[in-house]
Amino acid sequence: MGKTMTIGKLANAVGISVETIRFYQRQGLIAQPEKPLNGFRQYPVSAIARLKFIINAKGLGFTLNEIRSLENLSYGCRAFHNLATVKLEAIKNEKSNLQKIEDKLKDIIESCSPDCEQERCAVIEKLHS
Amino acid sequence: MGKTMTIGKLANAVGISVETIRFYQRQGLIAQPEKPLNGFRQYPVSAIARLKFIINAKGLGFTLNEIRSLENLSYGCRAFHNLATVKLEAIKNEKSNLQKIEDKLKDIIESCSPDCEQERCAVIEKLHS
DNA sequence: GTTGACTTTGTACCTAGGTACGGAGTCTAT
DNA sequence: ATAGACTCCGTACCTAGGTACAAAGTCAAC
Repeated sequence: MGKTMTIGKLANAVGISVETIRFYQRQGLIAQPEKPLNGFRQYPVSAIARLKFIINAKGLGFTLNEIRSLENLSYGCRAFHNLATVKLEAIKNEKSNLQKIEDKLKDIIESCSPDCEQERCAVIEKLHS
Repeated sequence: MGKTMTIGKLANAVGISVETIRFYQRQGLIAQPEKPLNGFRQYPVSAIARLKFIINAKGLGFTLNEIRSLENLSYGCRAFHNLATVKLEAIKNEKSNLQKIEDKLKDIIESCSPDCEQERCAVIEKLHS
């Protein structure tokens, strides 16, 4: 067998906390190695790649649930391609929602001039209707 | 005194649930009217405007905490203007984060051709590093 | 004078993604 | 052989914004 490491070294190697690794284990995202009777669990080097996959997929906007199903799909390229396409649409959608909010905010900021000194600003009134 | 209504009518009038109104009360976003001994609480018509303000502010991306501080600022126009400007920046920032994710996703989707039939797709390999 | 709709109140639960902690065990260096 | 660092395990807690529910009270209509 190859090199192994304790959970602390693994956490260090990928830049996340021990607690987070344990959390991912509870979520079924990575396997927990067998515990040698009276000893510390030893993680294979491959656990680094697995965690990096999770971290990278998170960076692409995938939720932990989605990542779990990616793993279950045994890394099939086509399946991943499909999920990425769906995710891309979702991201575009979120962006468009933010854009709408941005437009509304800009509109409000512009329509309320800084020298508006009335007790009841028209913009704020508008928000009450 | 003007017209009043029970919580159910109020909820109907603004299109949110009774439970949500009660939740907003617990959060200090709206006042809870006094309870007449042995009776139902009566909400003033002005509660409609107050709830609409909350709903509209939520639509502008403000969190409930921010909305509470808006109310505490006694609806000052300038204060609102400032908060809206800060919020606009935050929204732009979120949008830019989404844009980065979108770019990464597009890159990945393009670089993994649909006829990629190897056991180990290069794109997926990349996600492990 | 009772049925059905509504209200009150408190409390628990939910998602998503972790973080924090305490007590016990274990490993390593000196 | 003992101190300090690390691990194990379970469980509780956190944010944000609600949702769900049960038991008891009240109100309006028939």
